[in-house]
Amino acid sequence: MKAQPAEESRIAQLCIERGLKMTGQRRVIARVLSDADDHPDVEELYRRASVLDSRISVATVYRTVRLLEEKGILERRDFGGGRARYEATESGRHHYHLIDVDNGKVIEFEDPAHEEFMRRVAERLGFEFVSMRLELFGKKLRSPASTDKTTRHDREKEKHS
Amino acid sequence: MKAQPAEESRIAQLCIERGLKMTGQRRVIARVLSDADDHPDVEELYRRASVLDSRISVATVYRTVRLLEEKGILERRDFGGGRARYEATESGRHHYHLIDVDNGKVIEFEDPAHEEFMRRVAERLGFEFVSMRLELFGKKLRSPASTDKTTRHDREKEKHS
DNA sequence: ATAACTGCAAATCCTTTGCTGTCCG
DNA sequence: CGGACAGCAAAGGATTTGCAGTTAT
Repeated sequence: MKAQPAEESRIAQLCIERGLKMTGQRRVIARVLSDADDHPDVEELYRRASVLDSRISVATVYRTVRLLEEKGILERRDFGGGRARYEATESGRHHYHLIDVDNGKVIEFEDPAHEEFMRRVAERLGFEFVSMRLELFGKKLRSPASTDKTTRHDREKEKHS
Repeated sequence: MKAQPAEESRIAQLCIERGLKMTGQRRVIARVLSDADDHPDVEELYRRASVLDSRISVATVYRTVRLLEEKGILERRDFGGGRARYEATESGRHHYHLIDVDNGKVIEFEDPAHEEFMRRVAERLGFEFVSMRLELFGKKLRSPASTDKTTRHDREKEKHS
């Protein structure tokens, strides 16, 4: 009967591959990131990690997240609102984000043709495409029984998503 | 012979239309903004305004720029690098930005088809298109006599443009 | 007159860092 | 062992704000 508590998270494995030292807190943060299917900011990551292991400091989360970004394991996003959001890098296709201006919720969507399109635009301007940033902001069409009291048109200041 | 120092700048006129009080510093900032053909950040605006009138404080620039953004006269941009950049709102067609990752320079370009394209994407997802953000990052192709020593692949920290 | 504005400095917010002690490989 | 890493609190950089004094209308 196996009894190892091991079973590294997907991101923890990437860390190991890149030769990063796997400390207890690092492992916890890696797990939180692996489990996340949204775009948490540092504070949220800190909250989630704290649940699994209370002796983690925000500074460590900041350092880890920055390190993983440099290693290409994470990608930083900016959906407005002042704080950086993170999500695991995806190997294959890219996806974009549509932010609901009424509640800050983020919807992901793909568009294979788009990047190729932009790649061409860059070329036409005499540049080699390096990367791009694309965010769409929209309002949900005809809301049947609008349940949200959080309609903000002012400066965003919401949570993750 | 007319001797009025008047001759309000384009943006100053917009301010007046919106019923804003035209103080000396406001007028100066409006002029700086009207004359700018780039994407200055607050510090740069402050610098330029100070030349025309030294008794302007950064706080005022911040307040003005925020107010004008709320009034729809200015648009805030984020090209990375931590500080917000501003440019006058354009009535007609929109344009996008290509940032040269080697020197932070910003090239503007248009693509009429693009917005319509995105508008359709939003609709398909059940949203009304409100706005979008699109930035392209690239490297200049085959640089003949590269004069820049500022090749940074790390965290950006440059000036305006 | 009076609400809108300004300056200045203190306050916020997010993020980074110096220092010192700890732990993985 | 030795460098990589963690905690804590102080430092930073951008932007906002409280307060008291001006000023455009």
